[in-house]
Amino acid sequence: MTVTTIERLADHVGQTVTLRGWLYNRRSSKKLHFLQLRDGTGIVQCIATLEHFGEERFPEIGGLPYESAVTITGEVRADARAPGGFEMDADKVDVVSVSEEYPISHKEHGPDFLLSNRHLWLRSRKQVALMKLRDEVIRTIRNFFHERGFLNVDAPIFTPNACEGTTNLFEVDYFDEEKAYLTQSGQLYMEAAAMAFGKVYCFGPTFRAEKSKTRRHLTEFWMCEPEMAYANLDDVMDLTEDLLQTIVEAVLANRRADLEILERDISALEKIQKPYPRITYTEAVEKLKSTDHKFEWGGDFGAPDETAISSEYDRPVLVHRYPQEVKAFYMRRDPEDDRCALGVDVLAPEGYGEIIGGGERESDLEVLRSRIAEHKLPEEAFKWYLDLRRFGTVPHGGFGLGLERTVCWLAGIEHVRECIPFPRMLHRIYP
RNA sequence: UCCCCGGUAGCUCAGCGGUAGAGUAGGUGGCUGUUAACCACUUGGUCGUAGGUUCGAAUCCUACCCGGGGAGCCA
Repeated sequence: MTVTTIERLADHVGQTVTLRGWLYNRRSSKKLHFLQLRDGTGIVQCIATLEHFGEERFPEIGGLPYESAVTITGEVRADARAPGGFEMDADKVDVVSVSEEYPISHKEHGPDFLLSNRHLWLRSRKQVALMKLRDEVIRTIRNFFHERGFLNVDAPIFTPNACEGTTNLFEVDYFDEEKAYLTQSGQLYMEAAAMAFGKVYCFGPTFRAEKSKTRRHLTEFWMCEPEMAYANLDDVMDLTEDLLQTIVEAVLANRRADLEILERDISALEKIQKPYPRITYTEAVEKLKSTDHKFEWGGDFGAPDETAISSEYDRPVLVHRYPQEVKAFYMRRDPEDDRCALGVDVLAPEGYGEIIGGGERESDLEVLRSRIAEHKLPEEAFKWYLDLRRFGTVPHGGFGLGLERTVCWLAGIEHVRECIPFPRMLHRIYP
């Protein structure tokens, strides 16, 4: 017997095949059961009749609890009445396991309940669609960099002495009397790798012990960080634009059905075309001031500021040349305005805020040393990093893209916690 | 750390001083193809915890715990 999956049913019309999955929903009348089977690739309705199964088996089938594991064999039929266009006339229903009463219904639930049942919540239609979207984004990112000659060079998860303070870092014991920290960013390592391979990227989990309880924060999230040797800020901005455009197009081309399940406003994504607007921080501040927004030059943007700026555009906006005080020590100063750093943040449309942060790095040894001193950082910890400026230093830059925030925006959902299979958040580490 | 909102049936919520409710899930029966199916009946509760006010508290007060949203923070 041919075993297949629900997404491939179109290839089997008129044939008898076996599907293996779980009972998603069922409805019954006197002589018919409508069994909705899900298998991770889709949902299909299977028809079981009293006539075929008989007085004994028919009620058993109709009494199966939701999420019972079943394999169903039958003939595939195209049927306009069925959602998805195909149905199966069940010939055999084999019960692999009878589920206990399933806690998650097709009605609404609260976030606490759903998060505590994340291991089961993942089976729900929207969550399946969201994980497929995430997968699409990840694969597109990897292909994007591969096709452009970037080498995937991953950064370590354990890192030594904290760069600046330890309040935002997760500390772990590292053998005897030594502390290690979970990485916040692979960037410094990518700078080393870029000097070895030219163009590189890392893609992995990062950890931040920030006590943030907002829809944009996770304590563990995935970040993709490309880094390029012989690159300036404009090269970095071009790359962010190309990457985001490629992702948007891939999602529209390959995940339209999932976007529809997520009830995403697809037209908003279709409007996104290069070039994206590029404005300086200073211009952004002027825009804020021209509304009734209170903002002074020199501060970093908060979430409401980012929303105000991005709401003027129907595509991502690149904000560049921030005050150097709000940016990291390794950011190169703007040669034309010493107050500014050559950094860029990309703000997603529709109020989703920052999804990319990056810029051109300081490549001069002495300038970098004085920055480290200004920031009161221990030079000892950066000895290896400073070596990169001793041995063949070149202009270089890159950025970090937050995966969950990007998926959140593309999917048009409320909270990043749904964009990662098992979210880690403040005071929540189960399941 | 701060501000706002909430905690009542497995789940989602109503009730806001006078005997604990609905929808849904579960159970039983019915139904000519249903689409979050529908119809009838039905099981199910230390009203977050501990004190207090009151003749009487799910309801008012205090403290604590837990959750949600936001601020700060997010090189």
